[in-house]
Amino acid sequence: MNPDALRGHMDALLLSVLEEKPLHGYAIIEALQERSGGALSVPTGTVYPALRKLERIGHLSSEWATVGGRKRRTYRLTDSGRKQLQGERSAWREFSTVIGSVLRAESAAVS
Amino acid sequence: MNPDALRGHMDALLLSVLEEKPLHGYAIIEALQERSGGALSVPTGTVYPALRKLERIGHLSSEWATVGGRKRRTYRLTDSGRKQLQGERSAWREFSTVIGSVLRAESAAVS
DNA sequence: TGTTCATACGTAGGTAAGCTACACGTAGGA
DNA sequence: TCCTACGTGTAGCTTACCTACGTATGAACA
Repeated sequence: MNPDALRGHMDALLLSVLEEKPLHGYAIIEALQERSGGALSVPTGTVYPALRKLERIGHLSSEWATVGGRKRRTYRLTDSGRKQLQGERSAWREFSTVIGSVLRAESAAVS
Repeated sequence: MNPDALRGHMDALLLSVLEEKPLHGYAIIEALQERSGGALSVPTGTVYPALRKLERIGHLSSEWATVGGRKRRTYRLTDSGRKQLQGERSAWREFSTVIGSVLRAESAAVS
């Protein structure tokens, strides 16, 4: 997977895995990997700054917890984040439709 | 359309509109706009450098022509470009499947 | 004891693709 | 004359993501 392709879709992915339940950063990375069937290996240097940005703009909230002697910062969606996720989803639908229509235009003309 | 979302997909779009027939830069921009139903307004500062890059790496060839007193540089796909387009198409399919599966994971669990 | 791995968070700095804003020029209509 | 459409092109900026690193705990194992 060309990493550049993820540009502009990272927020949607993060919000999406947090929709079901709150998760900490490391678990988010694992969830992305699992949901994508192993295709998405998002490095920590991408995820942690992105989560902080989403918190800063109000789409996520976080709290520290200690589990098994390890400290975790658990993120959860805010109401604003849920709205944002809806927007991201419709933006993705539009985006994939547009790109798909351009890429398939030729084969469509042939068929 | 968030411009960042196009990252990593520009080459695929350009190769795709050139698949049917050779076009010059300005016509490529119009073709993208038309095929996308008006959603894609790619600026010249994106298209011209990208076309030159694709020519430099051998996926396109170009020649100058004068039409109605105006000079145009017309680009056409090379064999290498056609192969690249196939690769870009399958990469797009994989990418959109992966992102789609992550974004729809929640609603899939619900249904 | 120490070494290694999984877990867990974080940042400084680099990369690169696309965009902004411009320059240059022709043709044609108001 | 001015404006718009047509047409190509570049210098420099932005910025989202990545690389490479630092820090730390716990568990397994030799």
